[in-house]
Amino acid sequence: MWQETISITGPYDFDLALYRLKLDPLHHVDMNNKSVKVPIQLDSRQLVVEVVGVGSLQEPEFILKGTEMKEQAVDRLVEIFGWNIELIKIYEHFQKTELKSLFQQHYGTPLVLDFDPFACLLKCIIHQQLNLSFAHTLTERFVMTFGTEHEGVWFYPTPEKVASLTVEQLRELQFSGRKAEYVIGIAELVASEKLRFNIMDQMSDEEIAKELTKIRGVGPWTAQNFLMFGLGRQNLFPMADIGLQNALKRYYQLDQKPTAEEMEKLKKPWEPYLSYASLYLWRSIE
DNA sequence: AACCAGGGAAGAT
DNA sequence: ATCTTCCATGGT
Repeated sequence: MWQETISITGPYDFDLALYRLKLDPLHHVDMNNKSVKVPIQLDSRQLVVEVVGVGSLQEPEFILKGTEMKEQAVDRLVEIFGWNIELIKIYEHFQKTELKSLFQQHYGTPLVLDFDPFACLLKCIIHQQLNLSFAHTLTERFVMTFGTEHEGVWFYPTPEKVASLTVEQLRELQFSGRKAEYVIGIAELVASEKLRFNIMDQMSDEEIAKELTKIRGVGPWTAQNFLMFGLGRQNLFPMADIGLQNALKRYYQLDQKPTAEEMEKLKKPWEPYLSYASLYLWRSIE
């Protein structure tokens, strides 16, 4: 058993992060305790680390409790929760833009990654073109049927496991035939190491997106979401996203959803932090 | 009841 | 290359 305390520079609103995590029924969030149990996949080892928020918005502090592989687990958690990102700099950037008030309203909201890249990719595909509540039901059903539980925490099924499934098995969970094919196909690529997440560190967003969109079932939206929530890249703005379009419509009080050209123009000043613009716009309609 | 949903592939032009 | 249709099902 190990324990570690981490202090970072504010602002960082852990309550908001937990509230958001809680929207996914698979996450083990305890609001009273200000804690979440995080499933981490390291070298085919599965471990669970509990993260407890003990600090404040301006002086954030976290206690991490785990059982093994402390160093790697802590590094991974820093990445997942964005504890190495200085949100204050991002605020300063957006104070000079039209999103100024949006960033004040959601002050301290961090970009929290999915707990695992493969899980992120699967989730993106499952969520395509579905309303959020049904999307959550579907992923929950998928994980509870084919995933595994350790220390009371759910892990997504491994690529090998998903690759071994049949379309019929997924259809029973109310996947569409196509979604089932996409999910199984991607799992086969990952299991056979034709798609490798651990070499993506040295690749640009464009290189990764190009690689991913070759895969059946992965279009621009999925690639961008994966870059953002799977790898934590900071400069993505999925224009195909209905939620973002609706959020822009509301924020700018437009009569209709913005066109691609209009969005292209609007987003220019938000670079190189487009992911945060996306994130905060999504929050504005939740 | 009709239309939409935090898209993408396949077919048609 | 760009436009249209289909996918499947829950939510509003």
